Amino acid sequence: MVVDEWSDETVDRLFHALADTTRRDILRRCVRAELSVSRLAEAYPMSFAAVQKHVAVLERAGLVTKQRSGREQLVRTDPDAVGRAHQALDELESAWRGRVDRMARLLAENPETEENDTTEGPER
Amino acid sequence: MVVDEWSDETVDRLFHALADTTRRDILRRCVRAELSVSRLAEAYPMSFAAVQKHVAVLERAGLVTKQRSGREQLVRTDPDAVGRAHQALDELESAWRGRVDRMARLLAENPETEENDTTEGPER
DNA sequence: CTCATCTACAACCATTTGGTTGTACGTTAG
DNA sequence: CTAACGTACAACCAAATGGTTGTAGATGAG
Repeated sequence: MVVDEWSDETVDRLFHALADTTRRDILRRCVRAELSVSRLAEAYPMSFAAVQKHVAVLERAGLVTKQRSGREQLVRTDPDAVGRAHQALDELESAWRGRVDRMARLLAENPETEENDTTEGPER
Repeated sequence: MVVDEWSDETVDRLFHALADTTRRDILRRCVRAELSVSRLAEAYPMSFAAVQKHVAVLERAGLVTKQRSGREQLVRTDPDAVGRAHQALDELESAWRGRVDRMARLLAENPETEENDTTEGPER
């Protein structure tokens, strides 16, 4: 059970970082190649400083890391980052339903939504 | 393959709704039992109106639905909600890792143990 | 009917967010 | 060395967030 329990703040930062189109795009770009912040900034219709802030948000959320290379700061998406987001969702989910059920649902993926359970009460 | 492509705004709303401890807690509570907004509000150290707003955010994100029952408004977590969040993450991931890999990872995930990905080497 | 309850929503406020510009500093190119 | 580049960071601003109180409309209980 590698069910690391994160602090609420950690999860807040994670999802908040993901809740922005520009930041998600930065994540996509910086996984295929490390990009300097300036290079990144060229891609968006906003100032360098704005992009810098977005990167900072991603960094605080643990979604990217920065590495100096000369005068450039190379941004790179943490390969495990999205995995951690999945895990955070699983943790949410596990409050009421086992992962088994979740898998079954995903795999079945049928239109008919199954009924409420209330099967077991993991009382809080 | 129901790989619905969502608008940026939709994904923004989804993650933003998840980026708050109170809202995540509401999700957890309202999946095992439908709760009225008042009942929910009793659980938090904030006003009824504040909880109402949180529920509204969750509703706009498609994470919960409300159903009238007399004078009460019963809140209920959408069973597929977290699944959609996973899917949104997968979509992000697919930028550098094929959906095939994703499926492989999902299928490889076994019931009892924890998922740890990085199952295969994503060329990078 | 009357009253208490549950909900909806507006108005307001403090803080955060997402953006801007400007300035300063380290590093590399010439 | 000097100039250009890449970065960091502060100050500022508008808009969004997260919270409050207050008011008003439905609905159920008695």
